[in-house]
Parts: sequence; structure tokens; C-alpha cells
Amino acid sequence: MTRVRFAPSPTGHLHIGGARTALYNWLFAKQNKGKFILRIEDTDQSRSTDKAIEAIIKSLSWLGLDWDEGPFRQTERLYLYKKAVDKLLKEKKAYYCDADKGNPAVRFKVPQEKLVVDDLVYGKCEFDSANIEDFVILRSNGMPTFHLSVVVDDAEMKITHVIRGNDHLPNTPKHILIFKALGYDIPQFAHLPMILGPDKQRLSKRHGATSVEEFKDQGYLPEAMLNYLALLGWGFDEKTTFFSTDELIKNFSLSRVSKNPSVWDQPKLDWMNGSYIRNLSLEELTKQAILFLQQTGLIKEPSPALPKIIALIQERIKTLSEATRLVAFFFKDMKIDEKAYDKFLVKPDAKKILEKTIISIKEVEPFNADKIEEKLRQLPAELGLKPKIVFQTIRVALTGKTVSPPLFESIELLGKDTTLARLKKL
RNA sequence: GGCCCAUUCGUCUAGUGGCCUAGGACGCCGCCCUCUCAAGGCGGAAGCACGGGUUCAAAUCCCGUAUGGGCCA
Repeated sequence: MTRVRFAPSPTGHLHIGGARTALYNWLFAKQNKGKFILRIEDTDQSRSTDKAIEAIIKSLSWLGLDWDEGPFRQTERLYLYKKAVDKLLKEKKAYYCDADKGNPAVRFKVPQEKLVVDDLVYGKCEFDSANIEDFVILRSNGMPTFHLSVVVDDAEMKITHVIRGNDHLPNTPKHILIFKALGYDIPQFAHLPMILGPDKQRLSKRHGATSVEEFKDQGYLPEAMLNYLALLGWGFDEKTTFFSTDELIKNFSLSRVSKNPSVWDQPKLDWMNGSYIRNLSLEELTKQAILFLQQTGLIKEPSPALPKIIALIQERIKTLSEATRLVAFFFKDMKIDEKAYDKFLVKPDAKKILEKTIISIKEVEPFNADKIEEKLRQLPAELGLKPKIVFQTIRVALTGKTVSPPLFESIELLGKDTTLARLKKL
């Protein structure tokens, strides 16, 4: 039975690196019909918070990465680590040091041997324990260090595959030594490449959004995040870019995980998210967009026209939060963009265009996009102006911007009254 | 500083000795479509870090160098 775990430290939100680690573990578990275990490594009490645990759980749930066991908390398992330390002390495989009046730390006595980690991603990695000095396994405050707790828990939880960040690869020989000293079976290891920022430095806040929660708030879809994350450090073949969750479960393999660090490519995520948005049903997209429109106070309750409005921006947004900016003019009078005003509305022709438009709009019946277009298409010829000038002028007058959803459909949804009101105001 | 790992277009990657004059995707550039912006279509620029080997043949194997990342101190 395959058993894997995701073991975050609750010191902040779920980082995208952590999310990818969780995803790969989850995929591996699902693929092998095994168990995915969530374990909270909270022994660093000065930095761990309950709030962070909640945030991590929330993000994992949002991504749909459900776990079969846990969440276990290491602080609730201290007796296990204590027992392990006692055993090591008793067998003289560890010793007290820094005899600091009753508060000694315990160090692991590193035996001299050559070790080979047969990593599922990196292959054979050789280490010589002569390069490892005796390291602390129990702090003077009684808390186990990461090296001890991770081994004890992985062993006690019968973890078969330890899939974790590459930053732990150099720690692995230490862990193997502890597994051996305690008489445990050694699990298989798979280390995942780090995720770097565009400057090739470890991804951090200064690179922009780094937590799953931030991406959620910006209107990325969980399916898109999963798809993008899956492809960041893993590739399937020479063509496929889009994977449903089921396809990921079916096709994922650790042996195809890249050994190179992965650089976070925000434009690609944006593109992928846009693609997922375009593939959403209008009903679903509307439902999702409502939350964002409400948050920004644009709407209180969804109106029957909302789906039609959303339909106009579906292929124009890369994130749900962008919807707000594009549809705002439907719900409130916009301040006209200064540059747009100068470019189109101060021209001598502008007045003529708007006057003619008002007359035409009044005559449109029934008031739908086709009829509106039919009518307004006549204006350029009548005015002796280029279509582009005429329509851009109207667009700026109605939406306040030079960029907007398609004009005729927008006018229909704006309604005759609002359209006329905005035109007359100028 | 010691140890470990890595190195294919700007980025994610395909490639596991001949199928490679290196494939795809994002991004970029150009054209088409067009009421703006998108979306879509078509086309383009862009890469095997470097130096030695091994081999009939190397992006692919080996060794160095360089660079990057990580862990420990």
C-alpha cells in the first residue's frame, strides 16, 4: 500500500512550492490507489500558528487536494519523539551535549559510512557521512528537531514514499542514518526541484503573489492552478499542455519530474487561466464572477442580464478579478479616462457624432445589438468619417474608455435610457 | 569554506546514441480578421553553457571548467 504525506510547517500561507509538492504527492497516491496523509510540522512553536494551519487547510481544500488521514500535528506526538530519543540514548547512538545545567540538547552520533540515496527523481546520490557532524535531534527546550521528528513520523505513519522539496536532498543521508539507528524500514525518496523567481532566486514575496490564497483572491481557477503547477517541473510528452485532474492522475510519473529548478512563469499561468475561463460554461463563469463583482461593490444581487454581460467578457479576461474592471461601466457612470477624452471627445467631429448617435439610438426598434449595429453602421458614411473614429468616439462616451467589450452588444445591455443619458450628458 | 544537485529557445518542457537541418507551449515580432480590446488563423525570430574525450555516429555516455541552486558551518 502506497502511503505518502504532505508535511507543511504552519508558519504562513500555503506557498505555491508547497502546493506543488502536495499536488505531486496527491497524484502519486491517487495513481497508486494509496493514501495521502496530511501532517502539520509545528514543533517550531515560535513560528507556528493555528491560523496558518487553517489557511493551509483552506488552500488545499480549494485546490481539491483532499487527504485520507490527518491532519496530524507533531506537537501532539511529542511522546513518540521522546521515546525515540530515549532509545537512541540508551543504545549510545545519541548523547547529551552542551551540558547547560539541566537543559542539555541531544545530538545524534553519526556513524562513519558511505550512503547512497537512490532518489526517484535524481537517481543515485552519494554521500559520505564523514562530512556530516553529529547533529542535534532534541533541543534543550525538549522539542525534537526536524530531522528527528520527520523520520519518526514517516516511519510510524508507514510512509512508503517521501516526496518533498529538493532542499531536503542534502538532509536525506541524516534521515537515513536515523531510520537505520532506530531500526526502521527506509522509505523511497523523491526530491522535487525548487521553484525559482524570474531572477533565478528562490521564489519569494518580492516576485509577486506566492501563496495559493493570493491566487485564489485574484481569480485564478483551481483547475488552472493545478494544471499549471503540474507542468512546472514535470512534462508528459511533446504536445500535451492541458490535463484534467483525471488525466494527471493517470499520466503523472516521478521519473519524468525535471531535475532542474523551475522558474515561475506568471504570463503562462495567466494564459492558462484565461483558457480555463473560456472553457467554463457561461452559467458557471457567471456564478464565479458574481463573487468578485459583489466584493468590489459593483452589484448586490445578480440581475437577469448578468450572464449576457459576462458573455461579452468571457474571452477577454485572464482572471476573474479582471471582470470587475471590464464590466464596471454597465453598472455605474464612469469617469471618462482623460487621455481617451482628449483623443476623441474634444475633436470638432465629436459633437456631430454624438448628436447623430442620439438620433439613431432613439430610432432603434427593437433595441437589440443587431438593430443597433444596423443603424449605427450608417453613421460613418453619413458623417463622412472613418468607422473607427465614429465608434471609438461612441465607445469613450459610453464606457469612459478606448477599450471595452463589443460596442453594439454593450449598448443593448446598457439599455436605451442609460445609453441616451450618457450621450446627452456630453 | 565543505558537501550535494543541476545545466536543451527569455520561460516551462519533448528528446534516454542514429528518426534532430532539435519538436511543442507561453511570451515576443509580423500578417489576416476587426467597432476597441480580446479570442481565433497564418507566419517568424529564438536553444543543446564551454572544453576535452569515447564512438562509424553524441543534445543524449565519460572527464574537466564555468555558471546556477541547495544543505551544512
